[in-house]
Amino acid sequence: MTTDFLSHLNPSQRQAVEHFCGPLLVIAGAGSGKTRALTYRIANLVLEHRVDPENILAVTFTNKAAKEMKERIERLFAEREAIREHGKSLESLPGYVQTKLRSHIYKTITKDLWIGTFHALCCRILRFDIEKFQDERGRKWTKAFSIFDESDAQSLVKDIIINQLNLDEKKFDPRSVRYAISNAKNKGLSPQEYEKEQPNFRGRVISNIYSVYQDKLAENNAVDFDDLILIPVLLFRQNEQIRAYWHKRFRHILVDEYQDTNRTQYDLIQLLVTNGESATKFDDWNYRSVFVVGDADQSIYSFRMADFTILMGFQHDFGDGLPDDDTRTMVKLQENYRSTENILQLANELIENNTERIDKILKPTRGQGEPAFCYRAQDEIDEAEFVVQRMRKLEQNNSDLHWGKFAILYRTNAQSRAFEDILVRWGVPYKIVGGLRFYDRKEIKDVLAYLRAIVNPADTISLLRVINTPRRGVGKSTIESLQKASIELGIPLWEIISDETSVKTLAGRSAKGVIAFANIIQKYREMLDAVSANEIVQGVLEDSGYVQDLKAQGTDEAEDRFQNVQELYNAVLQYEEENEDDKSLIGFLASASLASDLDNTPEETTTVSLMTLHSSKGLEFPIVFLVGLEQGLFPSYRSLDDPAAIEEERRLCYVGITRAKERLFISHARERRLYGNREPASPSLFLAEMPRELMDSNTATSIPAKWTKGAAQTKSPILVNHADADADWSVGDRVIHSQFGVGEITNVFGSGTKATLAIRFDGLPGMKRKILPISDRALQSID
DNA sequence: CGTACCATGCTTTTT
DNA sequence: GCATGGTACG
Repeated sequence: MTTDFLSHLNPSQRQAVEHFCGPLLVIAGAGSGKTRALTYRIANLVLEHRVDPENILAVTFTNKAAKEMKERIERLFAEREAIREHGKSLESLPGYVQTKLRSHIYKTITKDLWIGTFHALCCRILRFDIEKFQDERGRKWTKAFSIFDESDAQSLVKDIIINQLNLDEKKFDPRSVRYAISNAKNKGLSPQEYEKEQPNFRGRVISNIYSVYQDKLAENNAVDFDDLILIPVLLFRQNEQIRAYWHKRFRHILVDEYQDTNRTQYDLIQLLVTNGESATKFDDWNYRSVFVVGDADQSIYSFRMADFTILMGFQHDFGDGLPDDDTRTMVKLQENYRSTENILQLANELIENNTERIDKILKPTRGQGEPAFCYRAQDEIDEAEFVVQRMRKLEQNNSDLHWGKFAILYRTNAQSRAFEDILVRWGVPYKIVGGLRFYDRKEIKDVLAYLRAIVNPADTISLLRVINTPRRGVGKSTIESLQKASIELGIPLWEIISDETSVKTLAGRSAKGVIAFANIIQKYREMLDAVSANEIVQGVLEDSGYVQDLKAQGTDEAEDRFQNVQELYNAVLQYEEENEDDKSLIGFLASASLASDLDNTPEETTTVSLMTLHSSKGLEFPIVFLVGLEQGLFPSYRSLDDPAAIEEERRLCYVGITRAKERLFISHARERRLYGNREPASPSLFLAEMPRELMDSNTATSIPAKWTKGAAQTKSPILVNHADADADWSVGDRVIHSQFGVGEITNVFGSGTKATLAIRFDGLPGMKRKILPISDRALQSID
């Protein structure tokens, strides 16, 4: 590697990139160039340290990030080759030479790098090794396994609750049961282990549902998202040989967004790094490294069991555990190359309100910039009007601004509607990023069900989904009798369906339809090994009559669906192009199951982007509108009585602010439609925490007064009644708390049971402010 | 067996 | 206010 290559980096980035063996934690603030550090590091490992690309494993948070990383690495190598071989920059070479160069790089280097999400990488491992795994009840899977998405998993849980166990759906809400199961899996607990932890009846019932759920998954030769990670972990624990193989293979492991890993993912990394030894004792770092990049302040996925204390524990687990100034196993990237100083200061001050974090501030490298602007709207329509009018004005007055430079970020998907209406009215082009997943559409799920049924004969759930889609006259009673036979004989449904004599006796008038269906599945299953994915998809679409049926309907909706099916076919072709070495249908199905809607958003757009704050992570926009800053919406009402959850919401807000490069607009409405009703709304707690001097606003009072640091007004402190929901709190009230002592209310957010109090406690060193839920019974008012 | 209409419950966030 | 799912009827 040439030195000028590394000269693109600041000293901290350089330290991260040049690190070779051993553990390293990189604390990377928003916009601090961490993707650059990651890609350069991989390039440096290969070029400088002669690491075989096969020995490198890089974990990203999204498929899109993985794809980008691959492209950037490929580009780095191509750039270098261009200079070396032709003495010219890549761009100045003729197109065909560029292509040739890139394809050479792909074949010799990037093809062998394992870069992807935990899910995608684990899926790949499982396709090698899942048949060597058996769980403690003897459940087994084959490599043709199906991946059930969240809605598949939930329907399965629901079916078990209602039909298998005859439980009350109201008492055992499928959603929360599924959540409990997911929780258990992310802690690595099997149904039996989970049961031991359950003191009450409800918990034991859930563990029973969990157990049946695993039976059903195995029966269908299917896994859920959690299993994708958990099974490799269990397999590595039970099979030393397999573990040793992957341990030896992945000598250099990189993990991006480490703050959003969960326990199971951590276990996986640890098993791979230490080959099963404990992390603290492991010291054989010859030709081996673990390099994690993250930012505790951007941890926003705890609802998905992500646990940022894993990041905070890295120094203890793998590192030298020394203080920040002396450590050789941690680097902080704090220079921010994205946003103006005003925006960064706003972000820094907001996040300082969190108690659980690694000390870090974003240092500006660009100019002061414009102040942020806060707009108080009457309602969500007014809010959308403001946003759209402001965008139009900016777009008209600045020739360098086009629609692609604007983003509207919100907390919940439901908020997009008002903006869409107004954007349409003013003819502003926009797109919703990461809304309904392409692969969640009904027609797509139908086609995928055909494909899954073909690949995986045990996948009864997919089989049932399409046995009568399109209509073949196979009704409920027919399906029931077929299923009954399958259960009584103890053989998979497919065995019954594919046996003509059985079908004829069981299905009566519908037999013809069932046999026709079985023949289609059978025909393409036989072709699986011989033919590439796209041919099978094309054939299935024809033979099943699915496309014909859509065309026959003649409605706009059907036309739309047809377009989507067409799009799916394109996705298959694209998959084949990108995966020359594995054009199988199995491979495509895996990639489809793990795809998200974010994956296909092109980097360069010419339309306004609308998305949730979660979807915005990792992106940046010159102009950002952060909307709906209202108590109960953002922060979400579900987090109001939980300080840890409020901190996560605050991180989410921090993520939103730090997406902005040049200008930041924030808005909140005084009332808002919720489930069709108008509800009054009060400004978000986070607005109060943003420094006023960095923000303009349309009303003087639109931002609540900043926290005062001066002495509180003295009132004689007398204990009165306990805090209750009806109590009327107001700013300036003196209160006493059993744990924190005497303080003064500095802000009241919301009212009644939804209220949250901000209290400044007297004589609490280091604790400037504390957010307390009103349900906190330890709080009493002083009169 | 398929369709049409009605009721319910929902809003966090997603690989 | 809307999407989903269940029921009643043809």
